[in-house]
Amino acid sequence: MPNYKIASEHIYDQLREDLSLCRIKPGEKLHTGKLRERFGVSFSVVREALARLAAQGFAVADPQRGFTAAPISADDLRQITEARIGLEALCLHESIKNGESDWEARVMGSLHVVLSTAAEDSEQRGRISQVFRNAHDQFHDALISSCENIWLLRPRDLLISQSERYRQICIPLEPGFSNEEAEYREIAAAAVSRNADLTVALVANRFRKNTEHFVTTLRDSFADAAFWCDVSDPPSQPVAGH
Amino acid sequence: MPNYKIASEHIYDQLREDLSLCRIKPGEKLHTGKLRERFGVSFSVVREALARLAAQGFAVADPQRGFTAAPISADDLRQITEARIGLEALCLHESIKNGESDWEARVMGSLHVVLSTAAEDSEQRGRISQVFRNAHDQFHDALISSCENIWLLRPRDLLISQSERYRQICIPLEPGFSNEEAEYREIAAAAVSRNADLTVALVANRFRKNTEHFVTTLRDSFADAAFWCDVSDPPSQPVAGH
DNA sequence: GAATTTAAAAAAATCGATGAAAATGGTTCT
DNA sequence: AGAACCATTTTCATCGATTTTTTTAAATTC
Repeated sequence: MPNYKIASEHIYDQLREDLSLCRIKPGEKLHTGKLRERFGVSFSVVREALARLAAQGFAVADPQRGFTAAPISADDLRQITEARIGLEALCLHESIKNGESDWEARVMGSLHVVLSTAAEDSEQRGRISQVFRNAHDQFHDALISSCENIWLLRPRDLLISQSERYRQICIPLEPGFSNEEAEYREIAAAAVSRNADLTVALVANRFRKNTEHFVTTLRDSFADAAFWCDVSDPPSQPVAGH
Repeated sequence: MPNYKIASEHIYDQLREDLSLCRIKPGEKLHTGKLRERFGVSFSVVREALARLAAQGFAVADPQRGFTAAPISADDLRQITEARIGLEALCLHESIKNGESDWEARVMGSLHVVLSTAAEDSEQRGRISQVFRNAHDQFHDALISSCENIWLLRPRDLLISQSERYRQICIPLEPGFSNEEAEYREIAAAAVSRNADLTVALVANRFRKNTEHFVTTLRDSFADAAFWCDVSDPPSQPVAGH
């Protein structure tokens, strides 16, 4: 009977989620002792998980000083976004090239789900509901679902998780969403008609728009209060936007 | 005073190099006890390094059965190459966009070094010398040296290391090189004239050509002898190493 | 009074031991 | 003889203790 999940794996998954969803805040100390206690495991296991987290950029390791949750900055967010757009473009090209009819079905099916799901959270005004988020993610996953190159998919997944950290930080500050139904239709249409360049352009546009919203939200929050974020550069400020 | 290198880090680096250069062959067992002995450290430290290696795709982890050096296959090589071309393209675009005059200087300088270095090994006929390899690598590094996006550079580095495994496997079998001086000049000229698309096309062409050479070399070697390589599909019988 | 040194406490990195799972090899039964 | 079973050996995963390093705080000196 295989498929045992070794303890280290469980802790890695759990911590990665905690970091990705900012339940552990950027810059926060990842205390070996506390974590050992929390998960009821040994030091070695915690260390192993932390080392892998650090390798993926979710944590930073200072030799002899332990681990901390990776800091965040507007600059980092921009880099992540650009890299993410690049990777998504590669996956999209590959997927659109390979996609068969079942792929088209997945795309149109997930499009239907997105369009028929209410975007706004029924309980919190101006907030995007979790079910819509999932539908949204599944739409994008469907688009690249015929890309089989794990060397592209892996960094793509990583970048999505990294972006998620910023989303989780920004959402509580200023929810604001724009649910452009037309955009989803356009993207799906472009993909199914095998117009890879147009698909990429539309998706990239979406990502960039979101990012700029987050960047300004972050900047405003910096101005207001001392925040936990590591702002590596701001003093020299003029982050020549564009 | 600072910059201690923790044991785990040293072992990780060493093992990664061993795997990348195929001093440890694909499919070979990464025996915890032997490694503990070799490096004179404890199990925990070895495990930590192995876990990170597995996360980067240099090793595979079977729960309860330990670690082995990642297998190789023609299919995997093709995926790596396509991903590598994609990443290199992203880095090149970024670098060519950002590059200032010092970047141009680095490109032309490293071009000069490549052109003035003898490609053929003075001791082994038909073999590329190590100094030329270094010059070659530095040329490509110079081209992307103005790309500052670590989220692109990191997966790029990983893919280079992964490609290196295949190079190291194939070189002893059939050295064969083609040193097209003109190609280097073309690439450098395209880059400095800020023609990103042309640069990418030239570089991609180079990568693909190399890869196809390796793929056929691998295939021939499979036909000749039972090799250590895991060929995902063809042989149904386990290639019992020993 | 400020700064440097020294001592105590806390935390991290490593170790070797322990229990559990898988591979091995030999034996028996059909 | 071949297959299946059990005992032995090997190897892995986890643990708690030990060693080493850094941080904190106090005390001494200039």
